Amino acid sequence: MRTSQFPLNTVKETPSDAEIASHKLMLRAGLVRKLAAGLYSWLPLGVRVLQKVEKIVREEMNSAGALEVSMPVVQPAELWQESGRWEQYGPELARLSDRHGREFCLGPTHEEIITELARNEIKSYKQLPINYYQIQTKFRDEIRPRFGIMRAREFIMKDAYSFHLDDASLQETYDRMFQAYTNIFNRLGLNFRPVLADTGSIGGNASHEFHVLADSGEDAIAFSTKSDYAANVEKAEALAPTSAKGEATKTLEKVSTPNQRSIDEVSQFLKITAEQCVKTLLVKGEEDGIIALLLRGDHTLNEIKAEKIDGVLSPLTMASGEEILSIASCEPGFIGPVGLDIPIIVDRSVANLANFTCGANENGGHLSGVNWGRDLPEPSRIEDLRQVVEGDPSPDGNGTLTLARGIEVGHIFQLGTKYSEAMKASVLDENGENRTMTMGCYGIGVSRVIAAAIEQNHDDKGIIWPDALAPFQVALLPMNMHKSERLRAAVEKLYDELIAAGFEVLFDDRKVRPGFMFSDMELIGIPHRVVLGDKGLDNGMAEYRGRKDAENKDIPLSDIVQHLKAACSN
RNA sequence: CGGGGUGUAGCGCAGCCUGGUAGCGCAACUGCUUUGGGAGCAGUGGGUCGGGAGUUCGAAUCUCUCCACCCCGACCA
Repeated sequence: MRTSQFPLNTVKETPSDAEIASHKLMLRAGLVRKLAAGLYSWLPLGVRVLQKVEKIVREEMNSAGALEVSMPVVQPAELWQESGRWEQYGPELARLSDRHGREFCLGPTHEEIITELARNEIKSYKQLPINYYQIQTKFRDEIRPRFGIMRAREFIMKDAYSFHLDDASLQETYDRMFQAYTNIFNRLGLNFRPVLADTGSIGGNASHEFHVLADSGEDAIAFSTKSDYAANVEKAEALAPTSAKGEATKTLEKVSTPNQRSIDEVSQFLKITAEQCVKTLLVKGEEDGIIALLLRGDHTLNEIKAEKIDGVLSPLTMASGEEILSIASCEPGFIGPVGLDIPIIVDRSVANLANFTCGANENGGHLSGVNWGRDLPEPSRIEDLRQVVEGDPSPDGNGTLTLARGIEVGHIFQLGTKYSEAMKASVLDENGENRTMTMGCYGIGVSRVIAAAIEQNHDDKGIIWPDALAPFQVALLPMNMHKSERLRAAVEKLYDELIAAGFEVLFDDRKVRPGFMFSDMELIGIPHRVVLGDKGLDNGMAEYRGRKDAENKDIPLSDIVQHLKAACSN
């Protein structure tokens, strides 16, 4: 491809609303343009990158036995009502109606549609298992789209859905998908980790997320220092402390803490550590009432864990100021478990505390030297409520946890029968009995993968594409070609040779200064650069430079193809 | 959803407070010079000043209203 026929649309200045590297670079390099909040057009250069991702995804999905389909973006409300998600889904589901007043939504995902397809097409256990996938645009009306392509409202996703007679078959396909995803992200050249994930509201048995590691990632993930254990912090279990609970050595005492509300304030005021404090959170229960959650002062609540606990309303909802006043007769900041006449759920680490400090249920007062079993009943319900922190023991008993940031680019999970049951997708088994199919689903954020790849691979000059993602493999740059017919002939010849050798070449035949070419090619991240000038031609040499290299290398013209082949296969 | 902010040329911004008919840089276009790290000079084109209403002789500027976009928060016990 020649730049005279393939406009680059690069810009020097960064649009003011771009915050993270990938967003800035995707705009500057001319991969995408914003149309409206969370909506982007893809320019030719960006489309080439998208197609690179899609090709690898297709190849791996196909070789894992999945079958490509294509389903509508606009979906009838009836199907969503059948699954119950028409009501469950909030405003994130974009709804519309047609000219007849019939209701539809823009598909944020396709479980309903695929289940409808499967219940019509699959009648017999002999057709199972089957795994359908598509690569397609989704729409989710995010509260706050941001970070460009990373969290857009419209985005491209590969979604796959598998159907099975039993859980064993589901597990088998799940494992194959796990392997396919590993292959995909490896081939894309990304530094990633599969991690145990929360199954969310959908439930089901197993779930893994695939995270590209990057400091700008929106998710926190926890790894064991010694084992393979890796999990989203939402999911990572905080084990109960193994040390013995301390003795009740202090006496219960009420201390005056005027205007000291937060744990920081209280602990500084009383000159104690946050670990010796207990915070009491009041949340709504499933049946109207209010429930108290107790956490150690230095810990934070894991909402996902909390809302899964029996009795706690999901989604987790904090009690209002009035409710707090009526139950604890004080303002937030002074609540404590002593004398509270509501159900109390205690985090494992809190159950192990002795002589702790907590609110006195009285404005401007806290209690110190509080002990279980003496000042209040022993905890009746002990649960894992908190977020894990760096240094916690690994839940598999092997090593301790380290935390890192990740960008979720893939998610696989075992759905079970949630949709197939609600939508009556069943087959006849070998005994002629009706059996509800069990399902798995597997997603990859195709457009997000590109943003994630840039987050992980860039420098101050621009993008550094992994070879597998690069829109072009080789940039061919002639120096002042317009002044030298001899150079033009040589470059054209080399261009033909590279094409013949199977390279994707971007030949910069614009009449622009060398510095301009270099900057453009570095910005758009072409991994391999070949420069040809009159001087080099005298010696039969071209210059090679990898995008990550610090220096040029002189290569005999006759060896260039060979040299590039070796460089590309690295 | 709550709070804050911004809308002026394709992009980045000034002008607004103190009303007088719109400007700078980059980009684009033309010409000449230049040519190994985003060139120089000269010239050209490009604006419903986010929309609407109002105040005024006169509104980018003041008032009201609507819209769009951006940022922060939605863990506070």
